[in-house]
Amino acid sequence: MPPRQQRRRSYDQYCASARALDAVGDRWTLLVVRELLGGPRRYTDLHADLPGVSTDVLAARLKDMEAQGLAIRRRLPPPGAATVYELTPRGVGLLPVLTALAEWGAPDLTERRPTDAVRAHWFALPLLNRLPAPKVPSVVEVVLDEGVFHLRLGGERLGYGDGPAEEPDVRLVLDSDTCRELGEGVLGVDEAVTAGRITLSGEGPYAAALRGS
Amino acid sequence: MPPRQQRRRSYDQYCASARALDAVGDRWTLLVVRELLGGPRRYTDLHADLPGVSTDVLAARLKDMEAQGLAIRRRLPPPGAATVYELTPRGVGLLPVLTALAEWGAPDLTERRPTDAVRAHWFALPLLNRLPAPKVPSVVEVVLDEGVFHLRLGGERLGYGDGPAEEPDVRLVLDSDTCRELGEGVLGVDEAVTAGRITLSGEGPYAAALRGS
DNA sequence: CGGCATCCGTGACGATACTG
DNA sequence: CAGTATCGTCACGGATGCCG
Repeated sequence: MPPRQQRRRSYDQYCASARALDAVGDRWTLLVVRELLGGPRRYTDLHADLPGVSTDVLAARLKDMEAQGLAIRRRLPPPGAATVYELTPRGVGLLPVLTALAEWGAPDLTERRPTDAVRAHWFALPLLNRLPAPKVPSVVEVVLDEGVFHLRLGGERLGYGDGPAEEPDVRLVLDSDTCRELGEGVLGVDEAVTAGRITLSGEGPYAAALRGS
Repeated sequence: MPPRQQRRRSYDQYCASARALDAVGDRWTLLVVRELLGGPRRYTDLHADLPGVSTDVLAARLKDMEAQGLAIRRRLPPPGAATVYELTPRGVGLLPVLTALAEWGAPDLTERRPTDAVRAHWFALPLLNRLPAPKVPSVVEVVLDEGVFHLRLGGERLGYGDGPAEEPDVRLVLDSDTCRELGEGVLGVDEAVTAGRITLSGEGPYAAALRGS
């Protein structure tokens, strides 16, 4: 039979929000975007950090996102030849959508269910709009028990990445509960530092700003 | 058989965005929120403004939203006794999510497909972050060929409503294409006024601000 | 008449197995 | 490693019927 390219189900509404949901409203799509916002990823790593998604659905979503110009498939040069998926600028433009979702969903994190999976970089999104803006672009490395991630603040490449930063201006060592309260906005960085819930290291101006105010 | 309350499918991730998508990630849910952001609505009106949704899915979504504290079912006092659905503060908190989605999806509106349904108040969301903030809370009534809606700007009850406003400070008469360009941000209000693409009426300070700048 | 519940066909989803 | 193949289940869309 011909591989009849079944037209994706659309809301068929002349409305900006409906158009956006046509593109990213499918199950798992925005969570794939959340993963790729942390940098290029291989298929297997995506599958590992999205527990519950089946292999065929993940493949289908990546294909859809590629067809819509949200992500590209790129083959890394040897050595370490592997294919990675990376967001296009259009895909990166979804960052405000995910931060808005994260801000709204943050109160639901008070309940931590035993079935919940956890990854360190999932804490990055709520922090992006809660940390004070630095005067110069700064990189913050965040160390949790669950892993390490980093934030890029104040520059034009606002965003986050999985794993340690190359040259962090500030390093924060804290537990995930403190990190959650920071992301929820019920706790300030300075409060957490003076309360001894954050071990802050770094000598630059942004480190001083986080300590001071 | 027992009415085994099937547990809603969850991502089971300790992540704020995933929690938000657990609540509002189902098909149609955010579009129901978009409708209710315009004010309380009856079931039949919701069904009419969400072409394509089946009756049982709409009923199920409303039930879910009620169970999750996003909306309430309220019976209007006679005369005109009818049951309406209305967002709770928690539900209204989704406004930033929908504006972010609308802003991202606005470029896709350049293509107007013949199968697309249109409602006037669907143009409200992109306008909310594009119109300049007034110095005092102001109400803008927008008149399109497709219908009328109004915007509440500058106050604490930022939002929009379907139908005409009670006491608008400004009235804008324009066509939907101009409205789309305003929402996309490629056209300013003052430009559109001087180009004769908007008929602006109103004598208050915000009307002057829209004309002037 | 508004507010659903029921039935049915189709497609999307989730789990597992398997392959280049 | 990076998917494809297969299959059972469930959610969705459309139509119709019920009931206050």
